[in-house]
Amino acid sequence: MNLKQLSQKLGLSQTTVSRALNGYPEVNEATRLRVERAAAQYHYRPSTRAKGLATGKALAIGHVIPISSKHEMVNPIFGDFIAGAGETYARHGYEMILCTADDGQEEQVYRGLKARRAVDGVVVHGPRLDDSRIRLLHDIGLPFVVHGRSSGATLPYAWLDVNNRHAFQRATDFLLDLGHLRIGLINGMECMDFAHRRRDGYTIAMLARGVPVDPSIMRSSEMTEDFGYQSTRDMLALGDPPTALLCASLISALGARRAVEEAGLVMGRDVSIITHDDDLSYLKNGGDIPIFTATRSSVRAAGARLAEILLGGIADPELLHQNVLLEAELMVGRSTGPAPRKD
Amino acid sequence: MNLKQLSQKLGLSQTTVSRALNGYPEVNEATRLRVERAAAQYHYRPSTRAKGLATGKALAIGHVIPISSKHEMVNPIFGDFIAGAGETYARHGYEMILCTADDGQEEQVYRGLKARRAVDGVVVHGPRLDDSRIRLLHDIGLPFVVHGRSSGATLPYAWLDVNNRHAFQRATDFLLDLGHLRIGLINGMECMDFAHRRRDGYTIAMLARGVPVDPSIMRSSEMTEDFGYQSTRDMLALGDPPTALLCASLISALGARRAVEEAGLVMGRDVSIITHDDDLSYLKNGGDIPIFTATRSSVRAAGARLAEILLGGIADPELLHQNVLLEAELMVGRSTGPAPRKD
DNA sequence: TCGCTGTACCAAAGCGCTTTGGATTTTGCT
DNA sequence: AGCAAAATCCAAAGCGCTTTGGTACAGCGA
Repeated sequence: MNLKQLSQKLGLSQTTVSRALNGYPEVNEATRLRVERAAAQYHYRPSTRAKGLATGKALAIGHVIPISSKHEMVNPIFGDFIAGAGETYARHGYEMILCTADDGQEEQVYRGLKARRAVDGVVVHGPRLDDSRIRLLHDIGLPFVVHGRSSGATLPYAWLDVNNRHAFQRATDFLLDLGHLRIGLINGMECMDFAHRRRDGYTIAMLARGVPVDPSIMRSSEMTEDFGYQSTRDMLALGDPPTALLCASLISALGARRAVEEAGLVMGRDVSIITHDDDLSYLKNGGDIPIFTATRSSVRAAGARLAEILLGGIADPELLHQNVLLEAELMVGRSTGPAPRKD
Repeated sequence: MNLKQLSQKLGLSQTTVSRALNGYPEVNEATRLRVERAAAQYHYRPSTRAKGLATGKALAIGHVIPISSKHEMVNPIFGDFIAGAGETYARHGYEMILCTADDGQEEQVYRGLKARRAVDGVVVHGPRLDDSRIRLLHDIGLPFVVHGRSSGATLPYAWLDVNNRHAFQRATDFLLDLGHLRIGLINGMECMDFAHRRRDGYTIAMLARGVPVDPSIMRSSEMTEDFGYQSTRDMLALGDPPTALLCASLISALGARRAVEEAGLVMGRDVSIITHDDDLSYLKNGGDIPIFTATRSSVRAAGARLAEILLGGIADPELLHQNVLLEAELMVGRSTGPAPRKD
């Protein structure tokens, strides 16, 4: 069923039917009702492509997921983020379109999206310290919002981020308050902006108390379970092992816990662990009482919020310079306790 | 830059330029080259929307991710699956469009996709034992391929699945061969088809050896870390605890291991664990030697393969009845060993 | 009565592409 | 040279919608 057929069935012009459905004022209320009834009855919905062609809008938002062919990791937060954003898009009549981009092809993908006029805007995932995509998107004129930030950016741009620095600073303070002095950091890859900020927070807190920052207990890589495990095992084998660990992800925290327990130590007593928790649906940090003490911020909520900003910014470009900084909660769980006494 | 502008710049008709770019034979090779050069130079790419309108195809594939508002879990394999499929779509000039669907709205979402002519086909994720989507999609005439199967379906349909029954049968046999008799099952939700089949495989293997199947050591729920932990803890507290566990997911296996270790037992010696491993990029089962003995099947590869089938089936509907059954590998890791002797 | 203002509707153009149905030129052969 | 066939190219229609620029008619005051 298309507009033409529907309007014929109603004995009205396409114009009137179109206007009736799009809420224009110059159509009789009774007529509008009749049209809406018929549309529902025949399951009529305007073709997105035709509508897009006619209006010059794509009615779609693009998400480009970077897939490094080197370390084929797909960001595990992606599903939850999408879930949050998807509902918002649907409510506003937008589609969400996904593209994958290998290393080095990213520019191609964004340019393609623009050239094919496939999207009205994009979400930038996983921003790096100095991310070329910001300049690129700015240059080709594709509206975008960054999930995270890029410290090296010189242009103003819209972003939504968790206050990673503050979160890790608080977490570090929390551990310092408990008397820990040797605090290990199991971070994400430091080319990623969020990881860099988390390290900053950690460093700031340590230095503020005059506690030395020791590179031998700071690791950074992709946040896998195995990385958490290996890093922790290595650090525990040091002459002066950490009594507390700060993990950038619940997944690597699981690995860290494994290494702790394998070493015959008790988490929360011998070794304290604080992790960042993205509140992923498939990786809950325990039930009522969290297993891990954690800095928590829902990625799903971030997705929903970011989608609103992007859609708003497409409707009114003035709004496309918004910056939203979300504070993470510091949830106390069972993985932290006072620093063990030196006997 | 659009077709009209490009053809004017070249002094050719739109027809010729269009044909040149789409590889039609009735255009001079020299002309084609000239056109391709110009297209590249001006970053010309045909508008997906216009092309779709003109050809009557959507040039897009839909993925509907079910998000139950009851248990808000987003399937953790989703990211990897998408990554596999995405590359295939891109290669064939298709977009991937994602929709989220709450419980009970699924039918609406699929109908909407069809009515808006937004996609040429869809991938059905997470099929349940008797999944109404198969009949629905059949009725509304939207081509689809199911990732998994639906045992209750009466209509023929295209699917790609892992041989879950066989995989779990083999895994169970492997444990039985090692002398285990009390084998616990930590399954996914049994309304999901895959979970049902895995239980079948387990049951078949057990009964084939005359080993009784004991419901008290069989759990099923969403495959979270915590569920693996709780289930294992409970089972280990039984009078006659299992000496081996079969987990449906690496995530719940991590929880199972935690419970095992917390109980002061050694995985691979006191309690053996086999898990299914979807080979997720962010959840590697160790390095060269897997941590867990596992039935492994790459979800990402499945995504790529399924996408090929769907695209092929859209081009030629005859092909849309293909069924692909992938066998999982049984990878021996360090989590299994002979059943402990009863002293 | 006439003209004027709304109200309610419509025909047709246009979005950027593909494709149909020619038109024109070149080539191959006698 | 002469002619059919093949090789190239093109104008215009059409995909399903929105939107521009109307028309027709009722109601109103003068």
